Amino acid sequence: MSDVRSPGRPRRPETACDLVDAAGFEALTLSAVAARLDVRPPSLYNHVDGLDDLRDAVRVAALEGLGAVIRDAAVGRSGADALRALAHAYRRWVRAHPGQYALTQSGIEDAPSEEVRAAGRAVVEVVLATLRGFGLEGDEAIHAARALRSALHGFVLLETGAGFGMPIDVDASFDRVVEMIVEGVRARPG
Amino acid sequence: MSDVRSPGRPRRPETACDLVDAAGFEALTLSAVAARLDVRPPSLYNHVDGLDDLRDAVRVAALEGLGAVIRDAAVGRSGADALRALAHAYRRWVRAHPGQYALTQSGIEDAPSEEVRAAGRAVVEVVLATLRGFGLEGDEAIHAARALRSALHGFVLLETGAGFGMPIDVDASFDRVVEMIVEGVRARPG
DNA sequence: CTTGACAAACTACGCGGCATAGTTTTAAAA
DNA sequence: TTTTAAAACTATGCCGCGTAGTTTGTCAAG
Repeated sequence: MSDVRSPGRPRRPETACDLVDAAGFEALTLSAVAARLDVRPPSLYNHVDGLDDLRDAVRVAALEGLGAVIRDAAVGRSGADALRALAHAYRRWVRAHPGQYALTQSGIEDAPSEEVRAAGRAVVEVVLATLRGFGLEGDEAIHAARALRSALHGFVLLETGAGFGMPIDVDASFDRVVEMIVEGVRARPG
Repeated sequence: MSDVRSPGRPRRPETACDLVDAAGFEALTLSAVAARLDVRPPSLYNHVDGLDDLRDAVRVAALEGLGAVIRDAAVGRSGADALRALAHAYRRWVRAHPGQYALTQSGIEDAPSEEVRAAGRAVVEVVLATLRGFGLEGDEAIHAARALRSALHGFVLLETGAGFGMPIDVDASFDRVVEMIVEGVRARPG
């Protein structure tokens, strides 16, 4: 019925985050978390409002972690320099936290939890702020942000998920993608 | 133990494909398929070797469908023309079959089923063949293919999944992404 | 027409995960 | 020491997957 947590108390979904990164997002079950904490599954309901709520907690932690990392990377830089730093920080974070990232693929924009939506918006805001350094505004900034997000998102998913089949240097491929993005952002339509 | 199907008999995972496109990949359960066929769940084991096998059947159908569509789009064209046609066909297919596409995000490259891996390779082959029209060979072709796949994959996932928040024309954004890809493929390193 | 064989359905059952209800332990505060 | 609230527990129910063993229906051979 009502939320178990006190309004302001932060959650500590560290165990769940570790689990999902180590074993994949389908391995995030209440039983598995309970086992890691050496506790019976129902006991978790004193801390979390069920599996969906646990997933939301991980999503928020993931988005905040990713957002902080790319913000730190872009701060103090501008233009293509900032964009390259953001891209590499983004990829680095996803490689370190593949399970958490996988969870952010669904249920963000239209999440029931305002906390989740806000965390998602914060990440997008970092991207938009970086693009502002290119002099992009209005629709052009949105189109560029979508192109940037698409390329980054697609690359890291292919890399951590299905994987690139060929035994060719993946770092070099990523550099190519980043340059593609930089040129794409620089280009003006028409 | 052994496969239920005769070696050469093709499967008809139409019901499962419809279901997954209509209700999402997590809704693909044996119970749901059985209900649609007006049958009890265990009866499905006469046709499919369990849930994993059913998913594989959908994956193969999806990859074959997507592969056929982008092949048809690229055939008879070359260079940037072929690439643009391929990109739009790719996006069109994913929009029509979001659930099937979601299933192809995992368990392709390292799938236990050779059938699944082959279907995945066939799709990549279409992309590589299209890039050959740009005079790309060896590592350069691989890097370009990865960039192309990343941008397409990322865009369609963001579009059909989390969604782009802003109310700005998504078709126009996609055109921008396609041009970014075309320029990225044309560019040479150094 | 009967019969045998196989495909494909069924019922019954067990396992494991989520979730709720109600009870007991624990530990801190009064 | 007593009270109280947090947080654990057991017991139970539901639902999905998967297996075992059984029955039905159809089609071809005798």
